[in-house]
Amino acid sequence: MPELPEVETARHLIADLALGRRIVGVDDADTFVCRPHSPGELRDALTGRTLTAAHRRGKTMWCETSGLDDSAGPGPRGPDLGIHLGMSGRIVVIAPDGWVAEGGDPPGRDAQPRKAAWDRFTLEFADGGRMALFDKRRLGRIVLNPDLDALGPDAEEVTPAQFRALITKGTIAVKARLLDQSKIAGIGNLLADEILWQAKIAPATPVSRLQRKDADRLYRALRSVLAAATAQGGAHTDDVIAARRPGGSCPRCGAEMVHGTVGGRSTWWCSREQAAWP
DNA sequence: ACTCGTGTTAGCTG
DNA sequence: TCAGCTAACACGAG
Repeated sequence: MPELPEVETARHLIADLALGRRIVGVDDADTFVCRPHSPGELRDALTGRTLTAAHRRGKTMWCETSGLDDSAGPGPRGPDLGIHLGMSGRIVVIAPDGWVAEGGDPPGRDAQPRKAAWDRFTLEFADGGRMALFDKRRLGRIVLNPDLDALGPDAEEVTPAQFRALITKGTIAVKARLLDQSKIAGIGNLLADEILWQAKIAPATPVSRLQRKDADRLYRALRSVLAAATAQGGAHTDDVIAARRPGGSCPRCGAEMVHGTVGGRSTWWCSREQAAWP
């Protein structure tokens, strides 16, 4: 289930395979995934255009779209198409010859054939291919002109000074702050556990307790965890993830991993190295 | 039958 | 108004 690295994989898939193909049909009938748009609204806004670029900030993607008639040079551009994969979303791009490429939610985990009923939003291209948001739980979202101002800087681009300022204000638990997309965009529940484990910081530590050296250690952990996850195409391969189970032990010191709820989310941490607040 | 969840967000409280 | 918390959303998996 997608966090920043998986979303980047999906964005790259769109950029490689879906741009420049004329949209001739849109299935926007799922009113929950496409809220607050009404059925047909996305179809009317997108039919006749092409996707011209694919961008990402944190876990939000958006595609620029062309004008309706660019035959005499670029006309007025169309709306941006916002795409969020939610908890279980995956981007599927189908070539004219039927070849299927997928990115986002790792397909191996549920090992089920793609059910057409779980295609929640589909663009049909003039070449006979398609692009779809495949999403079992329907927590993904399609929206025109997404509000990017609601997001903080992307986790891969935030600077150390920005990070210190954004992370330490207030008194909330540090894990909850890492998950706050309006402060730093892209960190999900698994990455947050991995980052805190690498930095040896207890997830429930109030951010007001973090000294500068703690914030800097957290920043270095963020960078290294993101680099590793991106290189491997996803967060699910990180060290501490395998230890996220009853009876799991810390891959570094061997102590028992503890489970609890922090910031309303399921959380695992090392009972020895992440026991006390700084 | 029942609980949980790799995400977001409306609505409440102080 | 802001920071922080909780429930709700939807539905498959264990």
